[in-house]
Amino acid sequence: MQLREDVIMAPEDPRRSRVTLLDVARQANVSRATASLVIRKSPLVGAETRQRVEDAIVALGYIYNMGAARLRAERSHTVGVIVPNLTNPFFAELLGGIEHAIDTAGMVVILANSGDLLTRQAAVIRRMREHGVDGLILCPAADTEEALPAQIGAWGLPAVQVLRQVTANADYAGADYAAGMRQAVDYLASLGHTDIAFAVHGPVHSAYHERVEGFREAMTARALQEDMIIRVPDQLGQIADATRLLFEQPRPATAVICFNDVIAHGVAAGLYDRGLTVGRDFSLVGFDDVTDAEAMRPRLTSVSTAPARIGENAARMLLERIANPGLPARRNVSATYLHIRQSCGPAPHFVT
Amino acid sequence: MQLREDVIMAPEDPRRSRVTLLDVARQANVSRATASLVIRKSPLVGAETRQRVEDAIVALGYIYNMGAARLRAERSHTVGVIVPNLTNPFFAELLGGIEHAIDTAGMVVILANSGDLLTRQAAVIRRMREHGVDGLILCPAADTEEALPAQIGAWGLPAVQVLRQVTANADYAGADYAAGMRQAVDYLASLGHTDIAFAVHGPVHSAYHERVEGFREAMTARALQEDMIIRVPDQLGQIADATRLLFEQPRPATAVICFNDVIAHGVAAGLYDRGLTVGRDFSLVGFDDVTDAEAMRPRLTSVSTAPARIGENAARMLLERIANPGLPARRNVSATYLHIRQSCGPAPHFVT
DNA sequence: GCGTCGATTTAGATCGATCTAAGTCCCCCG
DNA sequence: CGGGGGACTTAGATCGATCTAAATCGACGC
Repeated sequence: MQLREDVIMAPEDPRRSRVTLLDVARQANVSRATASLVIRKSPLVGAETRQRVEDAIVALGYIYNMGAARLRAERSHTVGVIVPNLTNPFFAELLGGIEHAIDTAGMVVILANSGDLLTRQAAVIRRMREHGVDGLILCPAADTEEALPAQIGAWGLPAVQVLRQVTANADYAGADYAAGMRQAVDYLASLGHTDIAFAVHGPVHSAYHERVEGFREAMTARALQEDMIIRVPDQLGQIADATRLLFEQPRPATAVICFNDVIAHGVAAGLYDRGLTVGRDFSLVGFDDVTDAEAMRPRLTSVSTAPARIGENAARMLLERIANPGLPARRNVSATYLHIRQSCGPAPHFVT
Repeated sequence: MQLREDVIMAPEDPRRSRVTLLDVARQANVSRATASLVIRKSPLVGAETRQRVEDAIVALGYIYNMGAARLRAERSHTVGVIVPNLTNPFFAELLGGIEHAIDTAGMVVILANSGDLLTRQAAVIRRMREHGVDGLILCPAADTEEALPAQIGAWGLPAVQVLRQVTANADYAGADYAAGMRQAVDYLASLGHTDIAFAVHGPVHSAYHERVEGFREAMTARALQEDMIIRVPDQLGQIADATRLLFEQPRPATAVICFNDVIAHGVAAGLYDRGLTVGRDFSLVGFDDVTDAEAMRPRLTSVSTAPARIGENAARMLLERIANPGLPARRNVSATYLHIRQSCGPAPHFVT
């Protein structure tokens, strides 16, 4: 009788009193503890009892209260993700990969944007701590101190660095940028190019250094001039104008490798503006190989880094670290490959 | 004496016993309740006491425990955001706008991807409820039942629809897609075009219908053939090939309006492949005006919808509804404008 | 000197789950 | 027939904040 009343009352006032585990337990004629075990899929509970509880759950429309569980169990089923910027499609793909892996693990992503600013980064990290995330995937803002990961570790918060690394003493998932640069340089050299520029922009961080170093080493290995490194604007709309810098060099470039596909896109526009045909008059290599590369004309040859895969790797590393905090620091540096399309051609006067 | 020991012990074991409000209270020689009031910036507490507590907070490195607060106070300072897809730069910009507005309100975003699938959408909504989000920003998956927002409302969960609407009985933030189509059609008509196609793809939902209807009405208003609506593939890489459909019509098109900039990008590539010059031989209008539009050559004329702004609007609406659940359903439909660049020219044989 | 009032402060109950440690049963073995 | 063990089940304490209702304390008016 009384139970029947409970059932009727529950949906009556949906705002103030939500259905709780105690309601479920009463409905199923078991204790709160048993109901809790059923929810957590413990093998300890009998088949018939389990069924009764599960029926009660759907009958009452019970919704698990993570907040309460977290308080007691110290696990929030929540992962913080901090990126420096959302509008670059590269980060969107990364985020997609992370979200997918985290979701299939039954957890959710709390997202924050550091804007590549140290103060904002500190603020969002604190906020993540307040929300009790189980772990952190962090693409460190430029100029992040090397000690930050250790600091985070001292707080007992598992974390992995993604795309950029500030220290080798913490987990890291990224791509082998230097090897990617080598692939690009070797390819252009095989087409006879000797005056190869590297167009860069954005903040300076480990991924930046790795690419610059990769470029320098690959160039010197072939006894080529390795200092044609050209800064272009951050805004896509303004990159085209900066293309002229490629020709205002002591020895004008005949090919350019771009720091990312955004720059490649802008430079392609700038070359078009000068009446040059990409792939014939000038060679162009991008970096990242995001989906747009396939739709450019001519199609863009680009070093593929597969950001979605990096995101999944980072998420998996984090989950493993959460499960086993004692692990030594690990690195997951995935290989890049050069996706050759149509944006490169032989150097002028070059005969194979 | 004993207090001193507490202070020393607190940092000793960072994992198991975190610093709690009670520790802060003891350190500041006040009660837990007073410390709580200080944290929540209540005006009830005296200036000198407040200072003591604030000092204790920094001295102990205290971190607020949202989870515990949520349990008692029924507010999680958390907002759920559900998008159908992350890789389209359009959604990335939307997400950026949402994140920014939510962040400045001191709350965080929990992100989920529905993949435009009803079953996944249901699953992620449930997960958001489990996490006790204070509100939901939802871009409904295609074929979402009209009753869903009412359902969510019945659960006591404030929600706003974004970009797509399944009912007028719930908050909605979007853009005036039909007006955008009208602007595009009028512009092309003013250049003398009469055979105007509309290239579409993707799932069918309210934003899709609004654009198709807007196209039809604008065309019939000018006594033009309004049924050249052409479906192209979803994958950017495959759109170029489908461009031939524009010419396999009873009366071949001389201009095309694209459902979004992704299609415009692909169609531009397809026109290039046929040896046609965009803006001279054929006219092209995009929709969304994402950042790439400026970098295409020729620059893409596109209907601007400002997704970041829509995201901010949606976030603001949600915050207002959370603050005041009694409000009637509201709509925020922002105006579009035609960003004219270089991808359109006069129709063949057309003399102004 | 006493009651009242405003300004602060506080004890203790409470939110909804999990965890620990201790029961129940029931069966089977010696 | 007593007891040991396996398979379940459960009472009650607990996590760390907030909220309610009440206490404390001068000061002030009468």
